[in-house]
Amino acid sequence: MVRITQQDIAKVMGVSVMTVSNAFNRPDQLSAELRERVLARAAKMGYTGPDALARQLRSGRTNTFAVAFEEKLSYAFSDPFSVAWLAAFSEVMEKHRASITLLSVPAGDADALGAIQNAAVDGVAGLCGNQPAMERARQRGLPTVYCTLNRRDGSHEPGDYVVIDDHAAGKELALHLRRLGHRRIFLLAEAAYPTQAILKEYRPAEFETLVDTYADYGFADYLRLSGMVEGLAGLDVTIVPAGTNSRRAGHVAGTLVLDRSDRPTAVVAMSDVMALGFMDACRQRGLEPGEDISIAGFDGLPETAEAGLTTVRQPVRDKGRIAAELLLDPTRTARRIILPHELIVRRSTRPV
Amino acid sequence: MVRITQQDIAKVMGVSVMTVSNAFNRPDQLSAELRERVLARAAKMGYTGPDALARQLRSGRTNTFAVAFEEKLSYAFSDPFSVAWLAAFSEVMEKHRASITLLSVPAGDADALGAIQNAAVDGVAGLCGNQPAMERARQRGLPTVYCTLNRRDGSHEPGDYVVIDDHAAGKELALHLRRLGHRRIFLLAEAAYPTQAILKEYRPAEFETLVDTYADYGFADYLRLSGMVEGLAGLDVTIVPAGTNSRRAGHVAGTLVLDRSDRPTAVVAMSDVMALGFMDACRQRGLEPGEDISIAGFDGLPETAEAGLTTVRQPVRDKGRIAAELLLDPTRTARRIILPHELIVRRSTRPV
DNA sequence: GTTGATCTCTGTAACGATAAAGTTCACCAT
DNA sequence: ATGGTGAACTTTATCGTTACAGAGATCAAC
Repeated sequence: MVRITQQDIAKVMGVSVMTVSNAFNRPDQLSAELRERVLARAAKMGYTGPDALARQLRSGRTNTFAVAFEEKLSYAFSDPFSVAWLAAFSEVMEKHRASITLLSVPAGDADALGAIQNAAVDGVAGLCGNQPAMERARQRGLPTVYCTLNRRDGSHEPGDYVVIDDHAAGKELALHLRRLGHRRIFLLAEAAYPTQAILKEYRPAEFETLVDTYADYGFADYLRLSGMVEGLAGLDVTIVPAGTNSRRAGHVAGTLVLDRSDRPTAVVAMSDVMALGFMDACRQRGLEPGEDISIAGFDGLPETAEAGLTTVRQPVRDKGRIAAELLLDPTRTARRIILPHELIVRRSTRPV
Repeated sequence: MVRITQQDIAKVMGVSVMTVSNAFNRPDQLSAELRERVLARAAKMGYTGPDALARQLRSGRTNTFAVAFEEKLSYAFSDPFSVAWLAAFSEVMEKHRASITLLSVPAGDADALGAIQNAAVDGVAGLCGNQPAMERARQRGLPTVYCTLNRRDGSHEPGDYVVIDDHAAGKELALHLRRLGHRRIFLLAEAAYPTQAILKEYRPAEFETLVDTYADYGFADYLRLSGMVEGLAGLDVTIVPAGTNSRRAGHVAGTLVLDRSDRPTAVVAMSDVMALGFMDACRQRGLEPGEDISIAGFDGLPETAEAGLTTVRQPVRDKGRIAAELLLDPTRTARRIILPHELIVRRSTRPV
């Protein structure tokens, strides 16, 4: 297949390449009559317009932005939180006629960093903050925005961000349960690991060990979790790494937590999705969330309202929208943003 | 901000640019010792690797594939059918280390075709077949695959495809209702229109008028619908363009259809999503789907099982997977594929 | 009639990289 | 001594476009 270029058209018409280029991009640079002729001839020759790659190389801009995920892309489409974020992000991008490239950069897969290296984009947004991917993008000189902070010490990465104060939010939720009189509490952590879930249990004192153990496989929400641990200090707390963030993982965790004799009086999941899965497991056993056991989630998904799940609402859509705006507008001054969160108490958490 | 190039490194080290390039891409072309030195120097100078754009221009390949949607991108993430397709598509792409660019090319928005023109991709997949976008991509010489055919006459577009026989499937579903004894039937069509839904009603004889009226705004599933009309020939059939494909649209349609005195005995929606919305409206009125009115959908989403909705299952994931495979492997021979569908009868459709 | 401004169009040089062919030169067999 | 071989680099020529700096031509103004 032969490719037609501006040069071909120029040669055939006996004009300069520049004239052809101008016919497409800068109508004021040549007479209307010639422009018409060039366009007509181009169309006849099967030329559909300037090549995207060449133009991009020349201008240095692609008008495309990458979204980096730590998980498989199919996860990005199945997790409600992720979907809501993407929808808001894409709406802004769409309005600016910019396009979106999805990149999957699994934690620990150094090879996948090549995807970041080879992405022809003007900037990178990440739902997660501590990705080596973000770091790589920054090294390339690309603007970055991340939407969740996962550094253990709570200090921020370089680059822009739109986050909530996860530590404070986690603590708030914890204090709510404490006030309700709960003394034996399970925390379901999101932790991706290669093998099937063993659901080993950890004590708050082992927090650091836990984090170290799972760090390589992707351990989300340190801050959220550490906030909770802090808020529940002195109580009988058990942390369970429950697998990848999903309804299924919550359900599995429910299976193991609910059938034990020393069942906790309250369970907090690091995400609504897991909490909902846990509630499924409750109902399967004829246990009523709120009455027989208190359950709380995190994120504030719309479906938690119907389910009556206590949760912390975070402004997902704002996160997505602002992330896009930051990438599109490099001149904007406020670039490191902490959004408000809100504890929403519903019927799934009650006094012991 | 200064950009470091291979040339800079070459100059500083006193070697040729080619050597630097080879250090990154073809280790066998230079001594290990020199390669080490080049890479070390490059790292020290803050060079993170060959520029994606330049490489792509030279090689002519981007290893990125576009997915074109007729709707806003946020729709792509919210519609379950679309999400399932995307998940399957992305899994294959991911496995081949290819990335995905999402393009929104609303019907009628000629301006948006620029997105297709300017996309730096190696191929384009579309969930919908009659998009001018696909045509434009083909003009550019890009391989295309579409996953739904919407031509009125059922003839295929140029380019590859992975579809089901929508006409036959629609007819099959229609015959099912006919066998159950339904004589007064409403069909809910997916039709995007700019203004708020009026829900004007059309008779089968007006089918062509209907299609013409909505063609500019995006009218999906001609074939599915025409198959149904054919299967219900001679009965009391009414077609209602119910708005964009969504649960909400189905609900609105339910509101208008259910409250009339001459309520139909059966309703078929062009998609499960709309059918589910319609069922919501039924339950709101204390009507039990299957008992008080029969309802059928189309697509075979997992959630229809729980809802007991009669539907036609189409292999969404296969569509996505094969579309990706076709784009990735140009040598594959079977490139115009019609997948099987399956009528699934559930409790939402019963004899009159 | 000179100056200058305006309008059209052209030539050249990047943008940053790589494919392909060319150049050394050491090494080895004949 | 001759020629062949391979390793290790370098040169040259693009990839398709656009920025930039002119070059003629035309026309108005003084």
